[in-house]
Amino acid sequence: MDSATARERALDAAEELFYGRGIQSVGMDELRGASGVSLKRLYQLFPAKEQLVEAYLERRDERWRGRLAAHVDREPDPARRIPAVFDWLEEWFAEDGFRGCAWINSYGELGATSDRVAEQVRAHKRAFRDYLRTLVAGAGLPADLTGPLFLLAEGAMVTAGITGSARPAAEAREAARRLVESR
Amino acid sequence: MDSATARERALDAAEELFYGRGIQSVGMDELRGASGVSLKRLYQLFPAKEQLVEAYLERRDERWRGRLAAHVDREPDPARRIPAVFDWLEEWFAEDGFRGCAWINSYGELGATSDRVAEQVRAHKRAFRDYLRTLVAGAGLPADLTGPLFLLAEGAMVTAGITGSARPAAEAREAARRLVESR
DNA sequence: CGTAGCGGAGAACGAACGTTCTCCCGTAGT
DNA sequence: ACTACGGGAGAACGTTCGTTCTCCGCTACG
Repeated sequence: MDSATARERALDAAEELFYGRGIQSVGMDELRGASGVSLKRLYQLFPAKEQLVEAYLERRDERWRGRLAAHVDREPDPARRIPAVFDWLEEWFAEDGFRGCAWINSYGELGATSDRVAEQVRAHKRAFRDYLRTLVAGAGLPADLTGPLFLLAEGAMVTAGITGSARPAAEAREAARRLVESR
Repeated sequence: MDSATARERALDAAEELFYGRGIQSVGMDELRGASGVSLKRLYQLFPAKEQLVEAYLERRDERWRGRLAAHVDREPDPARRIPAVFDWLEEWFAEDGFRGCAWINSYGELGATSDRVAEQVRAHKRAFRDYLRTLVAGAGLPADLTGPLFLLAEGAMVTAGITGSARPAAEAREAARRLVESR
């Protein structure tokens, strides 16, 4: 097994375990078992657990925003792209193993003790908000709609995570529609 | 020092440390140092750390909802009580040491591994949503406004916690106003 | 005055965990 | 064929931490 696939497998296992059970409750040994990558190899790919955590959040960030954008971009009408965000959230919430927003969860777990993790969380949320801003602008809507839409999306993620229901996405989509139309 | 005050001091220290740095990063020994309550006493008051965590969340829940209700009830006009919720959030976000919602953070840290903690978080959020529901009903507004208001508040808490800014409260209050008026 | 018992300080214990080390095997190059 | 080396399995190490134990002093009651 070459380094690239070992890295992929390590990150696959890290994502599944860290996301599903929390970062601190997963040991390096369990990661080895789940990935099939030996401890020696894990440590030469990631010199410490914290770097594996960072790489996990980084890769997930790319994938998450990629999946969202791919779904939204399928919608040609710029005005419909905003509800499409909430459609995608709803699909995401309904996925097997959904357990809330990985960054919000990581922030709760490590935000106070790891500056690197805290900064990655802020960067991810900044990127998501910036993406919403481009959608708002693309639809010709006033820029100050971005904040409320972002808050609705964040509230939906948190609530869906805690309650285990996909319903907050629909509530948020409906509230977003009313906000957009009240202009 | 009698048992009641020892218990208070233990909970005071637990609240400050657990909320400020996360639960898992605070050891029982540090708790002893911060509270001045010996380990022996701590363990006879709370047979295990998890019970201290539960008691911390429980007491904070009572206090948090009490402070919110006290602030909101000062407003006699039922219609103005809804913005008053966001006013209070804004004050809270601006407090020294504010670090997001204790329950959202605890859920991120322990939600996957501790059913007791997860259930306390759900109960707290349920209670907060129910409180919003009574405010909406008291103002004579349609009940389906509760969900969106709740999501805005949750989004504001998460975002204020991550960014360290109180601004999301104002954004949420303004969005709430528009939602209420669009009816 | 004697003693039983509660409480404090902190050592001790055992488990978990991040990280490193040892030992051995398979392979590739000379 | 020999050897140098990358890699795997897992033991080992050192630390942290939750929890319990030991030892000692104080106080209150007979």
